[in-house]
Amino acid sequence: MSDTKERILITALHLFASDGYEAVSVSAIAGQLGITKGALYRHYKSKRDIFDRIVEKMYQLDAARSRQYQVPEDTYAAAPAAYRAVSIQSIRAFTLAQFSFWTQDAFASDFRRMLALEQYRNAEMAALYSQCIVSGPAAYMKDVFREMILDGTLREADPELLAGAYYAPVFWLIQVADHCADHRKLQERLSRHIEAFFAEYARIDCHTETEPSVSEKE
Amino acid sequence: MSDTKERILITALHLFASDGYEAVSVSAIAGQLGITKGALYRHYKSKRDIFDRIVEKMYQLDAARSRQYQVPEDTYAAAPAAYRAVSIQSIRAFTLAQFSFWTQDAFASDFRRMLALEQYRNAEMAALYSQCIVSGPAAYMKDVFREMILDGTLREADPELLAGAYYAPVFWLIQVADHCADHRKLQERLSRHIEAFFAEYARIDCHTETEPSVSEKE
DNA sequence: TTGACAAGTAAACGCTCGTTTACTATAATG
DNA sequence: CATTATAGTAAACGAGCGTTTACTTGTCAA
Repeated sequence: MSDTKERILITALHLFASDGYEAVSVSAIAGQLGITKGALYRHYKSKRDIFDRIVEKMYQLDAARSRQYQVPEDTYAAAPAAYRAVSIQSIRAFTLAQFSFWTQDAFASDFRRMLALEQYRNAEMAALYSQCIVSGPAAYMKDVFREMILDGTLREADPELLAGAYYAPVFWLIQVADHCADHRKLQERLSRHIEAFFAEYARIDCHTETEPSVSEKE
Repeated sequence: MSDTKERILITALHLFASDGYEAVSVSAIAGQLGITKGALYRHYKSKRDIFDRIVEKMYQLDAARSRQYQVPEDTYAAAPAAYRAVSIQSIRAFTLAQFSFWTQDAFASDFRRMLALEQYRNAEMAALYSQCIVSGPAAYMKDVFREMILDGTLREADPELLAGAYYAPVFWLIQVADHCADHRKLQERLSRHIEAFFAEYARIDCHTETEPSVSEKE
C-alpha cells in the first residue's frame, strides 16, 4: 500500500490551483513528484481522472465539515427547524473557521483557487464555486438572519441586505488573503468586522445610540 | 486599413477570459474569426504579443476612465488634496458606474475574468487584479472615508473597517454577476446596499435620495 | 501597365501533449 | 523456489501546439 496515489492528487491539485487544469501537463505533475508519467498511469487512468478524484475528495471533506459544524445540508425551505436558535457565538465561530479553512487549509485553499480558475469553462465548477464560496454562504446567512430577526436577536432589517453586509467582507478577505502573506492581520480584520456587524445589528447589546433597543414594537 | 487586428484582440480576450491564456490555441482564435492562423501572424508577432496588447489597451482604457471620473491616480500620501471634498453623491455615482463597467462592458468584463484566471501564475496580473478589483478600490475608499470623517460627513469610525463594509459588497456582487443573468436585480441590490450604508454612517442623517433638496432634520 | 504591398491560404517545422506499450526490479505469497 | 502483483522506467504513438515559409490574391499609386 503506497501513498503515491495520494501524493499525486495533492501535487496535481496544487498545480491546477496555480495554472489551471489545461495548462498543467501530466509530465509536470510526475516531474514534481520525481517519477515518470508512465508511473502516474498506474494510479490514475487519465489526467481527467485525477481531476475527478480531487473533486470527489472535496465533496467528502465538505460533507464531513458540514456534519462537524452542524450546518444544515438542506435548504431553509426543506428544513426550517435547523435554522432556528442559532446563536451569534456559533455564527462567529463558524465564520472564523470557514475563513481559516478556505485560506489556510492546503487542500481547501488549492481547491478554491482551482474552482476560480475553472469556473468560466466548466458548469459544475461554476456551480460548486458559487455554492461554496460566492452565493451559497450568503444565502445561508440570509435564512439564519431572518430567523434571528424574528426571534429578536437582531433588529429589524432586510435579511438579504444583512446577509450581504455580513458575508461580503468574509468573501473579500478570502480573496485579499490570496495576495497577502499576513494571515494574522486579515484574521484580526475579520474579527473586527464581525464585532462591528453585531454591535450594529444585534438588538440587545451596548449599541443604543440611534434607537432604544427594547420595548418599542407593539 | 483593417479592423481585423482589433477583432483578433477582442476575440482572443474573450477566449482567454473563459479558458485562460494557456488553454486557448492560436488556431481557436483564428477559427473563431473565420481565418487561418497564418493570417493572424500578419497582425501579431506571437500569441504572447496579443496578450500584451490586450493589457496595454486596458491600461489605456483605465487611464481614460480615471480622468473621466476625476479619480486621483496618485495615492493619498502623494496627493492628499485630491481626496478632500468628495461628496456622497459622487461616491455613489462612481460606485454604480464601476459596477456596470466591470460586469457589463464587454472588454472590461472579459479582462477582469482573464485577470482572475491568470492571477496565480503571473505576478503582473496578480498586482493588476488586486489593484483594480480587490484591494485597490478598498484602499481608495479608506482614504476618502478618513477625510469624510474628519470633515463631519460621516460619523466617527475606523476608516479601514468602513471601507471594507462599503466596498466588499460591491466586489462580491461583481462575482455574483458572473453567474447570475439578472443584472438589473444585482444593480438594484447594490443601490440598496449603498443607501443602507450611508443611512447607517452618514452623520447628517437625512436619507439622501438622488436629490438632496432640503434637509429634514436639524 | 506595372510593381509594390497588404492580407490571407496551405503546408510544413520542431516540439510537447496525453496516452500506450514493452520491459524491469522488488517484494510478498503458495 | 516459482509465481504473481506492484510500482516503476523508457520509448514510442498520433495529435495538436506555436511558429515559419512559400505562395496566392486584391488594391492602388507611379
